[in-house]
Amino acid sequence: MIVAMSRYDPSAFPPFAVTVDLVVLTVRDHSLCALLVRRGEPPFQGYWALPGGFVRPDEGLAEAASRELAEETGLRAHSAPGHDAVGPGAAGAHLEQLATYGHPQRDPRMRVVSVAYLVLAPDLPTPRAGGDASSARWAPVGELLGDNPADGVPLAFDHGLILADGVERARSKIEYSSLATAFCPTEFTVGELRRVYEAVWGVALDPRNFHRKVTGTPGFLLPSGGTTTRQGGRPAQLFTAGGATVLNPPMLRPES
Amino acid sequence: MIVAMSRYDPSAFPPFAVTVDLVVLTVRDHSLCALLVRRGEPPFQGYWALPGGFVRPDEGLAEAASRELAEETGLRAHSAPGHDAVGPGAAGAHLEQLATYGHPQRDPRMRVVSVAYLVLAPDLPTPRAGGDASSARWAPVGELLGDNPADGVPLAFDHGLILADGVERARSKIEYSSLATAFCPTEFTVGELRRVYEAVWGVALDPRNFHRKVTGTPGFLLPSGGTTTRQGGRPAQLFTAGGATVLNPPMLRPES
DNA sequence: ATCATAGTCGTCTCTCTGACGATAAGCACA
DNA sequence: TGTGCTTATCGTCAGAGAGACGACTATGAT
Repeated sequence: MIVAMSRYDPSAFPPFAVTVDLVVLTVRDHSLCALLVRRGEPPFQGYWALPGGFVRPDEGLAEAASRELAEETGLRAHSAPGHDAVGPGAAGAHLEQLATYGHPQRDPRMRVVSVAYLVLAPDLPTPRAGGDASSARWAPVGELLGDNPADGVPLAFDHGLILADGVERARSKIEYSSLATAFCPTEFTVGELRRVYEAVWGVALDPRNFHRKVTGTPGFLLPSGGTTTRQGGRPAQLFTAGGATVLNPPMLRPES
Repeated sequence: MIVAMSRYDPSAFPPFAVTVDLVVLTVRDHSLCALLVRRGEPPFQGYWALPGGFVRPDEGLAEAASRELAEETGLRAHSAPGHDAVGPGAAGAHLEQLATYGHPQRDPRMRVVSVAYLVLAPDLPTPRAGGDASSARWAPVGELLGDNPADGVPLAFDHGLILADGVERARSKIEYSSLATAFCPTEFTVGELRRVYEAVWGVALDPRNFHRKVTGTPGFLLPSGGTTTRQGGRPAQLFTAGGATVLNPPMLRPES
C-alpha cells in the first residue's frame, strides 16, 4: 500500500546526476582500440577515462551520446534502428546503448548514474579532444584488459568494467550480425573484413572459408564493381555493406 | 575546452529522477505472460503499467530492482553473474539489466530516467501487489503486443516499448543460453522445457529433435534421478539445470 | 624471370539439423 | 482386461554447413 502510494511520487524524489559514457571502438593496425581521454581534474586526475559527460535537461540519452561523440571525434552516428539515420556511406558510426552503471559509490563526489553507449567506427585520424591533442588517444584494448595491468594506471571510475562490457558486446555481436562492417570504410574487400574479425576476436581465420561464408550469405555484401590492390597481392573485389543486419547461421568464433 | 572543464563538474548538474521498471515474465498455461500493476493515480490513472519505483539514494540499480521485485511478488532474484547468489533451487528468479529509457517527455511531470530490468520466473501463484489483489495481474504478452490493440487500454508511459524490448530479449536469449530453465521449477522434464520454448517463441517444436538436442548438450541438463507423470502419458525423467550457461551451437528458432 | 603476397575456387569429411518412423509406459475408459 | 490416448524416448536418413586444406590466379617487388 505504501509502495503503491509512493511510486512515481513527483513531489519528493532523490536527485541523481545522469551522464553518458562512450565506448568508442575501432580497428587500427591489426588490433582493436578504444578511445580514451585524459582527466584534467580530480578525482582521478591524470587517469585515462572514457569520453562522456552530463545529459542535458532537454535531450534524450542517445542524443546526448551522439553529441558527446561529435564533440570528441567529429563523427556522426546512426543509432541502431535508424532514428536520425545518416545515409549509409556517410562518415557515420554505429551507436547503440550498452548498459547503465549506477553503483552508489562509483563517483566519490555524488550519486551519478551513467548510461554507457557503444560506438563502432572505421579507422579515424588521430583523435582530438577539445583541441588538446595530448589529452586523447587510441589504446589497444588488449593492453587495457590484459591479465596483467602492465599498462600502468587503470582507468578512472568503473570505466575499466564498462570498457570490458563494451568489448564483450562487440565481440559477440559481430558473430550473429553484420556489424563488423561498421569498422570498415564504405568500400572494403573481403580480406579487410576478415582482418576486422581477426582483430576483434584476436584469432586467425581461414581466408578461404571466411570468403565462402561472407560471399555466400545473401544480403551481407554487395559488390560495388571496383577492385583494389591496396593490400598488395592479387586485386580484390570491393564490396559495400548489404542490407542484411542478421547473420543466420552466425559466423562462429573458433576454439569455443 | 569548455567541454573538458564542465565534464563531471559536481557543483552544477541537472537533477534527474531515476527509477527501475521490471519486465517480469513467466510461462502460464501455454503462453508467455508479463506482470502488470494498475496505476492508482495520475498520470495514466487506471492504466496498466510495469512494476517499478524510485531508486533510493544509497542502493545500487540491481539492488533496487531486486527490492521492487520482492515487494511486488515475494521473489528473490539472482543477478546474472551471481552477485548475491541464492542457491540454485531456491525460489529465485533470473534478473538482468535490460536497457535504459530516458526520453525527455516520457513522464509528463518531470525528467525521469528509468533503468529497466528483465526478470524470468517460474510460474507463480497469483500476484499480490501491496496487499491489493485486484491491482496486479499476469497478462499474456500476445495480447499486449499483438498487431491489433484489442486488449483495451495500452500500457502507461513507454512501458509498451519496454515490454516489447524485454520480450525480444528473452526470445533471443534462450536461443544461445540455458536461460529457458529459469522459467522452470527446480526439477522439470524435457517436455516441460520444450513447452517453455514453444510458449516463448510461439511455435511448435519437434519433441524428438528437441529431446536429442537438449540431452545431447553437455552441462545443460543434469538428471536428478526421479521421474514424474504429472504431464500424463509415459513417465518422464526429471532434470535440474546444469552448470552450462551458454549453448553452443545454439538452439535454432524455426522458420527464420 | 622469379618470388612473395593476397584473393578466389573446389573438394572432402564430419557434425548437426529437420523430417519422420517406431517403440515404451503410463492413464482413462468400456 | 483390453483398447485407445497421451507423452516420452530411441533410431534412421538425407541435406546443409563448417573446418581443413589443395590448387590456381593476379598483382607488385627483386
